[in-house]
Amino acid sequence: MPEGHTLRRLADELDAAFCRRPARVSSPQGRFAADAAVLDGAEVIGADSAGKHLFVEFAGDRVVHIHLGLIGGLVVRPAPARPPVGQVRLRLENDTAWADLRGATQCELVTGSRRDEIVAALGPDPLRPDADPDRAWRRISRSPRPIGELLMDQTVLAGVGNVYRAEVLFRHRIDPMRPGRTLRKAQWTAMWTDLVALMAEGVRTGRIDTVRAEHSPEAMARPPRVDDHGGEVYVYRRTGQPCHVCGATIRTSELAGRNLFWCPRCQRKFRSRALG
DNA sequence: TCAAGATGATCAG
DNA sequence: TGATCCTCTTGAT
Repeated sequence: MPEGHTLRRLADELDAAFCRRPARVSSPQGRFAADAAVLDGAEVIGADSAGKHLFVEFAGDRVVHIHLGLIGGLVVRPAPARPPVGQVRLRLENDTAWADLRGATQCELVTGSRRDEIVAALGPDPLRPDADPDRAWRRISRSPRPIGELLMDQTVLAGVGNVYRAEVLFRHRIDPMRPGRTLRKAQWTAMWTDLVALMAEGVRTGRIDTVRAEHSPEAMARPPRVDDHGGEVYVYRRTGQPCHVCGATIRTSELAGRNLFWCPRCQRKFRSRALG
């Protein structure tokens, strides 16, 4: 379930469970075994996230760089540890906690400077207080690419995934196919401000809820949703269902290889004046 | 029991 | 643009 808020929560959990203490490090599956052996017994300096990247720093300028990809998962649990089940790429363990990593696209041992390079290549992360939204705006305002694609580009904006992309575009009634360069600065500022609040709420609750209070009675009247993202949303994976706001049928299509969801009435197709 | 699909990203062509 | 990697859940058979 990896969008930026998930990674931030995991970083906080790892930090609370392992920070400033030595950890036993292993790779039951074997694919991280050599690096795990090097780290085994080292002190954990701390854990942090940037966009969808997770970093666990160990003493001696050693950082485990993790990217969960589409299907990866990381769980942090109180001791005692269970025997590993399935393909556990990385296990961290101390006297009070243990953590298992599975299915990650990336799990590699890097240096602090390499971590800094990875972070520097990312766009601003709405979850970081020092993030500069103007950096993203400079890319968006010059790009002919659809805004729905730009929001998912991690070098433009870090941490936003398919759910937040679909939801923030709906909340601002923006056509996902609208070229970035046709957006007004005020629209971008409003979207950024919204993402900052929505994602912070996601960190707090561990789920993605985007439906505004004035629309929630109707939304809540339906049976509870059990989608993986666990929250109440306007359009994400609601294909064929009525829009909470206007009642039109939510639609889906593919954009840059990913599923895109939108309301054809609330998010009317953008037509450039120049093209008539 | 098995296939399909999923909140991601990279690489070859 | 399509293929590929990785794991788990869901739904069809």
